[in-house]
Amino acid sequence: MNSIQSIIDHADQSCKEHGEKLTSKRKQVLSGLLKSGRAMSAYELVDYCKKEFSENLPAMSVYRILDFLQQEQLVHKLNLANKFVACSHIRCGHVHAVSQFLICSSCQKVKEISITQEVLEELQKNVTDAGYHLQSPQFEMNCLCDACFSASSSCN
Amino acid sequence: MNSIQSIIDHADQSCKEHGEKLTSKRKQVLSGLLKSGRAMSAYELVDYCKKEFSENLPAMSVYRILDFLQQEQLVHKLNLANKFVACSHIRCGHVHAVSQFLICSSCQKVKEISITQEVLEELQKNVTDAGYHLQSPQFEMNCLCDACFSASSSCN
DNA sequence: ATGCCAATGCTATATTGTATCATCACTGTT
DNA sequence: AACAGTGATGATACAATATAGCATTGGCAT
Repeated sequence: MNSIQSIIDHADQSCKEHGEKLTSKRKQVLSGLLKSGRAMSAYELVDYCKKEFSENLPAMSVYRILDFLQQEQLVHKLNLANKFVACSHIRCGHVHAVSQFLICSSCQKVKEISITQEVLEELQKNVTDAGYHLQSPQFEMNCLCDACFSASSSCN
Repeated sequence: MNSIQSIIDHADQSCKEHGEKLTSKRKQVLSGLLKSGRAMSAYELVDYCKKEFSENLPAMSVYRILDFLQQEQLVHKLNLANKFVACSHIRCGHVHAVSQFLICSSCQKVKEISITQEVLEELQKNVTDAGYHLQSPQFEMNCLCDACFSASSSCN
């Protein structure tokens, strides 16, 4: 059983525990994100499903499926890029901490890391002091991955 | 001289120091953001300029003007909302630290606060450890402002 | 079989953003 | 004042992202 299948099985299980279903189309979308390991737009996922599964999903359905996957915390939306990415923690018990996303501006590769408790508390304190109430903490940073960084600096 | 005019004068001065010009249309756009104190979309700014100055700015121009204002660090783009907001530090010498934006999901009011050195270093360390290179640190958090928070919690 | 309800399909449309080329307006020079 | 050069703006078309609203399907419990 390959690694992506195993992740999808975990996701399936996790949905069942919430009384939800990971339908075959939802699995197709999720697998697209998992296979690419990158951030993808909804329309890229439409194309992926067409090529890979000969499945003509309308964009509307993909958006709905992405909404569902986000609810289930299997997918995150990256607002920096208006793209979507599979959660990195589907397998590891899937306790969902606050995430810090490092997005390569060049190749769209995404790394999801967890923020430390101290940093989170500090940030949260800033929010409270400013008279605001945190809703959904998630941090996104425009970066370059090592590969793209090397590539770009060697060409300058 | 009202406060917004004084901010615009600062901005004007700051542009001159960079050998750039804050033209009247650029001032109109900036003043829209300053007056509202909220995050506004490019198209909202088109409408604003039409109503306030009978100026029929094409959207394309507003985007160009916003690009310019971002270069001059007079305006920030909020990717969480795909909207734009005036920088809070135009007057105070305008040294530009890393900003943490608190965006009210309900009324779009924005508060821009500076991140502490410790938090920044910690976040930056995470990035380096993950093998990435930070490009443009800017943090945005979906929040509710006190007013909207009270309003929503009292209605539930 | 039937009826329910979640999931999906379909169509239209809104919103955000960019490409391209034309025109305007200010500046300095003659 | 005429002129050219350059940055700013206009105009048009279009791409990309996202949502609204209503129709249809399909699995499941009774």
